[in-house]
Amino acid sequence: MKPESEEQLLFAFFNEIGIIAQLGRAQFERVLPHGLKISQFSVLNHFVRLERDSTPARLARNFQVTKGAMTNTLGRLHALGFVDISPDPRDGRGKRVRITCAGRAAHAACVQSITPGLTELASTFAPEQFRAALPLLQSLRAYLDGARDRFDD
Amino acid sequence: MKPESEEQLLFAFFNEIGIIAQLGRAQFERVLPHGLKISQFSVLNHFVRLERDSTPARLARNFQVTKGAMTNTLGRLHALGFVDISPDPRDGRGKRVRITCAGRAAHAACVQSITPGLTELASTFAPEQFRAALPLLQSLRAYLDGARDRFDD
DNA sequence: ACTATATAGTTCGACGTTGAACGAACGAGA
DNA sequence: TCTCGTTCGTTCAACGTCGAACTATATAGT
Repeated sequence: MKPESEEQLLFAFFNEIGIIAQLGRAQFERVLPHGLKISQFSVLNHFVRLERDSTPARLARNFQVTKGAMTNTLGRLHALGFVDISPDPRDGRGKRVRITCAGRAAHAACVQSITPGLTELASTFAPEQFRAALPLLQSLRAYLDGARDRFDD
Repeated sequence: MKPESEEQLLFAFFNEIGIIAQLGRAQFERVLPHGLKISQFSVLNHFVRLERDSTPARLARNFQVTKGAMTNTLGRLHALGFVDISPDPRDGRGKRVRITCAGRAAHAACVQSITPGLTELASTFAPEQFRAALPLLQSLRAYLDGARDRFDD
């Protein structure tokens, strides 16, 4: 079942991308604690990887999501006590967002819960395959993103 | 090698997959005529590629969406006059779905509208890259799909 | 100082999807 | 024939996201 034309190849490629995104998301969220969604875990993960606070607008840009979606995500994380939100003392419009201790604990629990699936994945597929495919995905993402400035993250 | 970087590798991989799916979907739907969504175009595309009618349940399995989602998709396509839905004479529960002439025309218009973006993509990235990455994506999809039977499509 | 433009964050309605519940109809077995 | 389990298609609430409108604040140009 090899695609004949380039158009079919590209269509098949994006088709797989879309379905993998959907299935992967569902599988992730099935095991995440606290009913967390990927978008929410991603924000926690962001804070744990880069040890610094951020702002809703900057996070929205980081995750390529509208500001409205980030308002929603941060609101839920805040309701769970996983992030701390305070007005920016230097910018009357802005807010500062930072992770809490409970947020770190939740992130650790998330990592615990997704590790089995990830290791099974890594034992089923040679990780080199993922590593080999990653550059294409990254440049494709950058291309689709319209060559937008992306110096933060 | 190190388990920690493997985890990060997999996470980065799925992260790119998710964002590409989101950006690609948005880019597709921005140019599709009739306000069609990818899910709807996919159904039209399915009918044009395979010259035969189908049923809502079978389509839902083909595209790995719930039956409820397919009810919605087919309802919109039917409202636009792009598919024809009739009760299955041999199965009192089922329905037969088939594409209409207007549906074929709409599909052709869709192809016309997305071709420029696809050719630009094919000129920016070597198609061999996509071809090389496709097997991993396909087997990954099959893996995430839980080794479900998939003999139709 | 004034104006114009840009940015921060929120809110709202619309949309597609999920997951679950449901009634209807099929199919196999006793 | 009657039952049991399965499948078909629909409906519904919940959820996340988008896009657009909106207020408030910042910033640059004149």
